[in-house]
Amino acid sequence: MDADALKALTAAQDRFIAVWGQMAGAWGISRTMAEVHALLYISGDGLCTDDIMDRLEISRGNASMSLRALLDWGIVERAHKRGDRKEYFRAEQDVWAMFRAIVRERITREVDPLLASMHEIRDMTSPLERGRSRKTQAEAAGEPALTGEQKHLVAAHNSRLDEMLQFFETLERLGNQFVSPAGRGLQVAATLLNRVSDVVSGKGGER
Amino acid sequence: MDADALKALTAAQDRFIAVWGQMAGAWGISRTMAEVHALLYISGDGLCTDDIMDRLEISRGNASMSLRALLDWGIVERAHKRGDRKEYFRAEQDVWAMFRAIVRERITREVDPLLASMHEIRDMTSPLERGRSRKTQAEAAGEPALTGEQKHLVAAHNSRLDEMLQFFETLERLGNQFVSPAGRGLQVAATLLNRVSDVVSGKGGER
DNA sequence: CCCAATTTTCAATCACTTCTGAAAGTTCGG
DNA sequence: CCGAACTTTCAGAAGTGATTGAAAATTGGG
Repeated sequence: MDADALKALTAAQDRFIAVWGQMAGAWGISRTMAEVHALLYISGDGLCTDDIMDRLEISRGNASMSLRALLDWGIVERAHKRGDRKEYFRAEQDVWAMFRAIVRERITREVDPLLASMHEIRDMTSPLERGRSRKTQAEAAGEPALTGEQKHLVAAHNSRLDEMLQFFETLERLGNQFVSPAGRGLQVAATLLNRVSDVVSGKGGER
Repeated sequence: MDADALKALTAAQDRFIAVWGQMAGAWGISRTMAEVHALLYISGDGLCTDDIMDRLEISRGNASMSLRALLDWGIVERAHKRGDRKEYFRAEQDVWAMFRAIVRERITREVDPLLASMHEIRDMTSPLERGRSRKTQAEAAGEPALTGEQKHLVAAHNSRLDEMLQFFETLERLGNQFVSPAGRGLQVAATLLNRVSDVVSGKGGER
């Protein structure tokens, strides 16, 4: 029956929007922004600001802000309909492309600045590395600048920072690999990994 | 000079704590919790609640809560010192082990529930798939339940859900692979990838 | 070039999360 | 068992970030 089918479809969309909204925190955007994206994704076609306001019961300002942010993230694009002055918006429909965009943004917004800061911090203790500070000429006379204990402290601190630095550099490289045009390779690899696991584990599920 | 070296070390620790605190949002924990973790990590050895309160200038309650949460995440452990009744806390020192723990937690907290919900949502429109709802006996008489247009709508909705479902299933499998004891393989692979990039690009940096 | 439709901005408000500190609870040596 | 040392809890305070709505800016048609 028509009405029932439509109702079921709308209900499913609403649940999807709600679930997606809860995930918002997980990748660092606001709940509303995630809901707007969910609505656009699950609708499939272009919606205008008023459609979104009405469906999600949010203010015009909020809708506008969220849409702009989604455009910035590159997972929603403007789509005009001819004969209509309004702007319509459409979500990226390829899930992998969408996540590539998200990873790209998060690398630039989070990992890059973090790495920069970490390098700065690492440099703060580099001068101490050789066992003495070079601050004063007086010390150059030969008096040991740091005790053995202190040297050890500094060395341990630096190696902890280095380990972490290396981790994030690996992470960034991996991320860029995934994001790059060549990154589709990773998608294929991941999908394959999926298949292989299926075969190995007997196709059904765990174990 | 002793005092200078100590001051530089402490300053570096403070900056590290601040930077780490800013990252808190990125993986869904509170700023203080991240700072406590940063302090424990960068200190290297065990600290007691009062050490943490004093250094970070937070209340006893806050310190207690944050420590408990970090214990739950499995990236900080209790460490007693003999002859002392106080509890000391030490952060996981292996960066890869630490991130494995974080990924493990985030999969159970975020991806698993998400997948469960998505399957439920998918099931909401499955009955419509064959082109008619089975709700009423009357319809079984032969009258077409859905128009072609509606069938197409439902089909499109379902295939969008399926695509996303498949993505998250791949993601979860990848995550579990990383987290599992065998997951060290991935660590090695990633590190190797790092090396290879270095060699290919001429060891220094970009390009 | 002007007007009306539409979008964007932003200060005030609201909702939610985190933090505090004192009180209650727990644990251990004696 | 008692009491001191230490930890946890929790109700309210403080702080942070999201949301509104109306005013300002922009845009395109006539």
